[in-house]
Amino acid sequence: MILHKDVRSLFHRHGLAATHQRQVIYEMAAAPPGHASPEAIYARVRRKIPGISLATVYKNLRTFIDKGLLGQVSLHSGSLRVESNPAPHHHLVCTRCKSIVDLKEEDLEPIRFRHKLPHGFRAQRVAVDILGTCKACSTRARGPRKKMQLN
Amino acid sequence: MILHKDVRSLFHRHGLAATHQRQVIYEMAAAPPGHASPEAIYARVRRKIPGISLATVYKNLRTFIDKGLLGQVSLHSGSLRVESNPAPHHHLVCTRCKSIVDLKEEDLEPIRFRHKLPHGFRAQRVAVDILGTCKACSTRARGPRKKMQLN
DNA sequence: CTAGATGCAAACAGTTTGCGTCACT
DNA sequence: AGTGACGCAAACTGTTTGCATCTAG
Repeated sequence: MILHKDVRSLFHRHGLAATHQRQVIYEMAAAPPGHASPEAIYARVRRKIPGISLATVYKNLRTFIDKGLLGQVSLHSGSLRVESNPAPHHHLVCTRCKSIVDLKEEDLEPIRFRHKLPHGFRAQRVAVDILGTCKACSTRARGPRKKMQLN
Repeated sequence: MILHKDVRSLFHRHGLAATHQRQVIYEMAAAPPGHASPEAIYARVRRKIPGISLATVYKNLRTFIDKGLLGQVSLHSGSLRVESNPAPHHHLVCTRCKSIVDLKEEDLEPIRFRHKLPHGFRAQRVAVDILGTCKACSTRARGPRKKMQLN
């Protein structure tokens, strides 16, 4: 559970004004079970602040993500990406330009669970994303990111 | 490299008419380096069939995905999902309802590379998705999938 | 007092759909 | 010949932006 006071100081540390809206948006975005969508967060926030604007929710989520206060479940939420590699494989994903490169399954030691999975979940396959920066992006170091690769 | 003939029989095996457009769309979608976006595929196809419609590309990509001829890089490409869990962790992802549950990092044996990563890629962290069906979705077995969870 | 936040509406990007016409089987 | 595919435009969903107003610091 997150305390209002913590959120306020968190915002201040990141140079963000601690408005009421922003606090509630953050709390609802961080609330369990997590992984909420903007619409879901908007719905939750509206229960507390009926007059809130959806645009405000989006603006704040973007701010939180940019400042690292929230993470995104998938870097590829914008647009569909399709693949035909029928062999099981993993991905090297560049957090900067979003490019994807395949990694053969045998390039990783087999993934092993230490404990039973939550009851009732039937695992079918394991997909590993190795997140980092690709060669091009680490070369053109910290500069403003160029256009992203869509292949 | 994919041969026209193979593609035709692949389509026939799945009960799909082997139109010229469909063949080119499939070839361009499957072409290296893979992971192409619909727009990118559209651009490639247009070089061969200038009059192609973007809707046709989308319709076919959806068909290919539904029939399992192509895979999607991320199941969450539709909408943003946000998360606040600051500890490193992994995900159990239901391929049916798209729900996500966290798995503590220690629940998996550490991920180990067998070989060096491609030159120049700087790995920062590893995100594992365990794909399968959640309890609710395996219970309400093969029926038509209900509304998806957005949290 | 001022930079930055909010709310609204309009603009955008990505994707899907309806429908008339055309083509594979 | 008939079912399904194509092309076009319109509809939709998810997200961003411009601008006037308001508020935290």
